[in-house]
Formats: sequence, structure tokens, C-alpha cells
Amino acid sequence: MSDQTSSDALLFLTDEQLRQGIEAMFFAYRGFTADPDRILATMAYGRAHHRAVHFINRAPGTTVTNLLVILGVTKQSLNRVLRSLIEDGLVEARVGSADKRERNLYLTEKGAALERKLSDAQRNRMRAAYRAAGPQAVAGFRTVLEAMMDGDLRRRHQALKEGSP
Amino acid sequence: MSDQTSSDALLFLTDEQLRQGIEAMFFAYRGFTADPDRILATMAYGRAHHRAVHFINRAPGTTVTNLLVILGVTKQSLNRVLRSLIEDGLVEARVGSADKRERNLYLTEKGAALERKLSDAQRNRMRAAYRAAGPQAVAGFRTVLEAMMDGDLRRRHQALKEGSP
DNA sequence: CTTGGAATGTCAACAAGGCTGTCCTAAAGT
DNA sequence: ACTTTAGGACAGCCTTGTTGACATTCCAAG
Repeated sequence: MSDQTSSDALLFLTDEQLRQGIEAMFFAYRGFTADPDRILATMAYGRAHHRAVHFINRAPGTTVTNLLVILGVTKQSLNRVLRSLIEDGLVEARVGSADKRERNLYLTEKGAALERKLSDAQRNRMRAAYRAAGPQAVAGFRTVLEAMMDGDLRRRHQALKEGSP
Repeated sequence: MSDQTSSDALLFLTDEQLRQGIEAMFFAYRGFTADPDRILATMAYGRAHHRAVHFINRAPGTTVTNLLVILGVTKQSLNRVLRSLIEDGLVEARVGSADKRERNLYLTEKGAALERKLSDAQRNRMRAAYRAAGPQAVAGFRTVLEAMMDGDLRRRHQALKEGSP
């Protein structure tokens, strides 16, 4: 990827190609979130709740600080979401055993049910897209996404991948 | 998940693979919007203004209705954004010549300057990602994104692509 | 042991930007 | 003439981001 000195390999990097990539990313992200959004709209929840539930399911026992680093929001934003999830009995916050300042977060059975419902919808779309595009395209898709992340984001993403191999 | 009878080709469709794709999409989109967001934060504008400016630049003379279909927001949401852009002299709304009910939207020089600033930042990141991933990966990336869009979104996206070939 | 600072998390108040709903004008279409 | 369409204005709501002040807990230096 470094020494594409002359010409052929750079032909696809025209401004127009890049702009189409940008727009594709915009439209695709809309599709990507459309199904969960539809489900969430029928409840009193939004996308933020989805993200919280997703990552708590992914890393049970995680702390508030850890979660807000992953989500890239402030404590207060996350707190509001978390509070409603706890009040509604979807998430349980246990006082940390080692450090009592920490709260370890877990999904209740009810929370896990919502997570499944949301991620089933999202996975179905992802699966359809993957299947339509084929394995080779998927590999390329993943490669470009990785390259598009910031260093920090990429590290968080890698950590999650390795967490459940 | 239905007919993974024998086939090698479907091995990449495990739930774990799909989940990683979902998370990659989440983190990558954050990176994707990070640079423009940083620039916009220094002004009184947000992501909504960026989107409006982007698509007005892309399709000069577009109408309000057309724009809100592309952006997928309501008239009122768009109108608020548009009003501030017009007041600040970034966008010009000319009464339609054929149909005088319509307003044709154009960027002023000032608006075009902002658009360039924002899209330069975003294109730079896109270019870096494309370059790092290579042409084949980029082709796959585009294929999967297309497959991830809703039918409507895909049609809008195609129309934009063909609009400036 | 005490005390001061750092870390963890909560609460209050505010802004951006979505949404709905209603009402209005002007222009087109029938 | 009547209806439909394009657009704008206003009011109000919700979600989700922000900053700032505060309580609790831990830990380490004196």
C-alpha cells in the first residue's frame, strides 16, 4: 500500500471517487441503523440505549468509565441513558467488589431480550449485505473500515474483537 | 442462517463475524465524521449544516423538497438549518423560474469555501483509508455499502452518482 | 493515622437537532 | 373556483450531546 509510485493503482483516488465513497458511507449508515431505530421508536428508547445495551452485552461487568470510553460520549450523557435502563430493569449495576466506587454493569434477562431483538434485526441486514456482496468484498469492506478509524477507535475495536474470539 | 449446508463461501457469516462488522461500522462512522465535526464545532454549525451544504454543492439549484428527501429529515428540521445558512450568507435561495413556488438553492462563494474546507478534511481521511486498503478492498467496500442501503437510499445514491459522472 | 488529591459516578441545567402539529401564502393544476 | 403542492413560520416535544458542581471512595505522602 505504500509504493504505488506510478499510475494505475492511484486511478481510483479521484475526488469524484472519494466523494462517492463519502456519500455511500452516509447512505449505508442510514440503512445500517434503520431497523433498530424502527424497533426503538416503538419504545421509549433511542440509539444511545441500543449502543449501551450492545456493549454491556458484549462485555458484561464493564464499568461506567470503560463504557463511556468505548462509546465516546461524556459521563453525563451515558448516565442518563443508563439510569433509564436501570429503572426499567434492563440493566443491573452492582457495586464493585474490589473498588466500591465502580459500578459493574450487567444485562438482566429482560435487557438481554431487547439486545437480542435489536441485534437480530441489525445482523439480518448485515448478513444480507454480506451475502449479496460475497466474501472477497466483505474482506475489503472490513479493511477499509479499519483504515478509516482513528488510532484510538481502532484500538478499542481490536480489544473487543480479541475479547471474544 | 438458513442454508449453510456445506459451502465454504458462507463460513464468514458467523454471528461473531457479523457482530464485528457491526462494531467496525460503528467505529468507522465515528472516524468518518470526526474531522468535519471538529471544524464545525469551532463555528456555530453542526453536522446538519454540513449535510445540507454538501448536497447543495453536489446538486446546485436543487429544491427544498428534493433536499429533504435526500437527507431524510422533515421540512421543519431542514428549514431551521437552511434559514441560518441563508442568514449567514452561505446559501442563496432563488425563486424558481419555471415553478415560482420552488426555491432553487445555491452555495455562495462563502458557502462553497466552507464546503471545500469540510470535504477536504473528509476526503483526506477517505483517501488515506483507500490508499491503505488498496483498490481491491475499496471495490469490496463499495459493494457491501451498496448492499447495506435500503432500496430508496440506493436509488438516491445512484441518482447522485449518475448526476456527475 | 490523617489528610489531600485523584478517580468514579450522580445530578442539574442547557443546546443542538431530530420530530409532530398547525396555520399561512403563493403558485399550479384541474 | 377549488384543490393540491412548495415552502415558510411558530410552538412544543424528545433524545442526546455538552459543561459544571458535588458525593463517595481510594490511595499515598506526610
